[in-house]
Amino acid sequence: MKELPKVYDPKAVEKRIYQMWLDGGYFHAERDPKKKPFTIVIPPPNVTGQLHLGHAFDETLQDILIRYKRMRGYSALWLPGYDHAGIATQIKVEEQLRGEGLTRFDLGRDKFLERVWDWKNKYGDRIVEQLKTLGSSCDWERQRFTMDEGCSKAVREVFCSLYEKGLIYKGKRIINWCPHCTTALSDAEVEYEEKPGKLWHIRYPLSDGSGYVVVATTRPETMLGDSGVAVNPEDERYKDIVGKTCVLPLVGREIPIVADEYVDTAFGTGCVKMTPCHDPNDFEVGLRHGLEQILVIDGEGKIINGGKYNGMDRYEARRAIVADLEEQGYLVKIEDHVHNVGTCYRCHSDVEPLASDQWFVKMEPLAKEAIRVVEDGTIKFVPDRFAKTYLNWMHNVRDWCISRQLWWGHQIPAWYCADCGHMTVSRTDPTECEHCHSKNIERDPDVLDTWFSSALWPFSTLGWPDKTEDLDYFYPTDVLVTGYDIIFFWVARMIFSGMEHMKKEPFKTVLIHGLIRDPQGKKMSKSAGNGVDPIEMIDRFGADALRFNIITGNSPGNDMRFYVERCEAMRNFANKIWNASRFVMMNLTVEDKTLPEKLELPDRWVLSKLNALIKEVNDNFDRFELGIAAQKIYDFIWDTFCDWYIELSKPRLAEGDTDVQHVLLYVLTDILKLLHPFMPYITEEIYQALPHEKSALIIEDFPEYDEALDFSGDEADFEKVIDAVGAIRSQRSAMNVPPSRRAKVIISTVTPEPFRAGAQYIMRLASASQVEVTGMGEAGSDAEMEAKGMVTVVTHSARVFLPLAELVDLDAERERIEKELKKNRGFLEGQLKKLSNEAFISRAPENVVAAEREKAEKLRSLIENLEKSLAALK
RNA sequence: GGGAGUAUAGCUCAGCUGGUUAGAGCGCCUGCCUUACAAGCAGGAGGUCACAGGUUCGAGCCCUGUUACUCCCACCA
Repeated sequence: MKELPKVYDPKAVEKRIYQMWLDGGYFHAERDPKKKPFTIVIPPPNVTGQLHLGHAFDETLQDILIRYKRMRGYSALWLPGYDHAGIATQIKVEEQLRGEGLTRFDLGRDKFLERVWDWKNKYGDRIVEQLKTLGSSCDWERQRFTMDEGCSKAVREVFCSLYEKGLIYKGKRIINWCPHCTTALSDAEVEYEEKPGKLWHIRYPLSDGSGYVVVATTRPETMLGDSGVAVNPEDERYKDIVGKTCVLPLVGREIPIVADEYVDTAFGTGCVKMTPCHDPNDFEVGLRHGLEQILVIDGEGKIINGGKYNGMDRYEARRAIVADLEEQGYLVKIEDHVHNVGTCYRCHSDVEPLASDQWFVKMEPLAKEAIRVVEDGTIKFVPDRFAKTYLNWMHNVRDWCISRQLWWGHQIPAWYCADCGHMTVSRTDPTECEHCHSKNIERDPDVLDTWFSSALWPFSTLGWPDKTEDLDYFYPTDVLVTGYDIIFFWVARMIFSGMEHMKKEPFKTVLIHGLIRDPQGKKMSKSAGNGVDPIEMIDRFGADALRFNIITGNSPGNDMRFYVERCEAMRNFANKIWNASRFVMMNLTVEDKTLPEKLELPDRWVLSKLNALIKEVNDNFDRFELGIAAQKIYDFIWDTFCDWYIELSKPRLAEGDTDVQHVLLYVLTDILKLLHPFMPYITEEIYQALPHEKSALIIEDFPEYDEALDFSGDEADFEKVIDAVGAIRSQRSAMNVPPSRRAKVIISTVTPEPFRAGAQYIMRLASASQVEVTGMGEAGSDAEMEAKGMVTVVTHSARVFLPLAELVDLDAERERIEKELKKNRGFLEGQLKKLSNEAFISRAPENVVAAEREKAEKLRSLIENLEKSLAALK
């Protein structure tokens, strides 16, 4: 047996153990017809990203589930991979170029993409390596990338097939545009922030000189693109001016006044300026009334088609226009106004709505199935409240803008003919126009939204569109683990994609977790500088400690705050297990963990508690309550096993009892198995140092409830002994008796058996020099005992006498007992009240009533014992 | 405007389908280097479970309302 160091050092262990798992091929999932598959696909992290605590949370949950299922005998596949992350990656490379004084346009598309691939190859491994340090047991042989050949083929197939079905179309719509990233965004990529702003009231004179209308706007610069003014058709104030025209200030354009239901008579002045190219509502109104579409803000947020304002930034133009309006007397008033401003989820620049030609996925037909499978429970959300979030979104979903004006990504497979104008969409790159056969064709420069490829992840990674054995065996996947912040981005899109292309749900359960926040509850972010680097935590405390910290102390779907101190506490826990194992090993002379024929009372107690724990852990795994499962294991190890059972084993070990060795080894081994999914490294390391059956703990069988080990009666018996030990310790502590002062203990009880069986343990754990167990009353009355210099302590099931009377402060002791008595009398009173309640007796379940009766009995005997003690003192 | 979540010990949080004297970690107090572990051991203090009603034999848990904080969705120019 190996000598283990006194303090557990994760650094000396983790790398070696991980390599051992890799060498053993334990992460690889075979298509084994004898086994049931269990599949998780990883939410692909950004290829150039760095591991943050959010990933750590996500990956830990998945690794725990995978390790558990693997131990339960499933062919457990955790499929890893990463995402090309269009905008994020492109921005990074562009930043790098800027350092060289270049832009992507200087390089040109092909050269630029070469640079990005270089970057990807250089940094792509980083996040994978970081994932490994966490202990992630991914099947690295199956690692995928959203832009690898297979995934790209899947993307192309999906695009073409949706196009052929009429579910992808190209059209001019108002989309959200990020002037900083210079690309269109989908609705989901816009984050709204409340910002204080102004409401400018502007006078638009009527062309016939008969007056004016006043419009209100939060974005005066858009007036350059106004092509109409709208009022509500029911609005009496404006009935007579509908059909007239007015003159747009500063610009001089004559624009019509139209009537449209859209206008709310109660807001502002009831007159709305119409800017069809820069507002989605105005766009619709404009279509209904044939208003001119004038684009006045370009892709970089600068003014175009705006006369003297051309070239100004949109906010610069706003100031200039407001100043000019005021100077020329058009500005009526300015009000403060708080409104929601859309910002880019990547760079947080203000998003500019503008009319533009883009590609869209038609959502309504796809949403139908995606709604059905969640409503009918084919796909379950855990916690289920997130199903509501999902359904609400899906019911109101709008068409998905999928084209991005970027270079890094899957280029849209559409070619435009310069001769006949026909568009060719094709699975293979065409050399000529499919309509007029002209060679003069050019490919659409745009790429697809990154999430378009992520949406296919559960099946593209398994080989789709080819028919593969992996797909047959591992699809649908089982659990999808992710944060609630990407339900719309990703989960929703995987669901409708799976239903549309596979005709089968992509996963059965969606396990949603919360966000990890800083100690103040704020979101962690690089800009705020409050981010905690998981790698640093692993370095300081070990991966197991970080994992355990993350997994405990929160409930599914809720956010959690991250405390470094908790990592420390979990490291201490790891060390506790380490030393407990060290203790077992130091005392081990046997090689197997077969349980002995004859089990002592403490053995039956610990085995019964272990058995109950096993049941609870399995149950909680089934309910995805991993935090509860982990907590129960923690409590059992620290409290039951270390603080009690190991202490109980000491006198027996000293006597050379080998039975207790078998039990120690048995319990410890089960503990390691139970804990392994949560703390894989330390458990494997200890397992390897112990006598073991399998080549590695990672492929051991997970413990299961065993009826033969249910000794609840003995368990309850031994709890009486534990109670007595506690009571004696408490009393000795109250009297300041040093542990070195050993004293005889006399136990008087109606149930002497467990105490007789436990005498030697009471001796050791309660610093007794000798333990005498007598039937109730045999030892003598309290007065007699008192006369002999005995102090009495009582528990629910025994009276304990200690020959320490000379150490007792009689007044203090009386006070203590009176206090105890008062408290317990109160309890008993409540108990009796409950039991005398006719309704309770008749309506409450039998076992509950019985338990209450028993409780009352216990209290009665406790009170009786206390009264005797008190009487003896008087 | 619609929806959701949270409110439990000084701090951070558990508490499963209503059934003990409401728990843990950290912090605090007292005593211990008891030959696995001071990253430890033993003992202890600390809570009217946000508030007000209700249902029930019984409510931290279920229902209604109130308050506070947080989040999501939609959006009014």
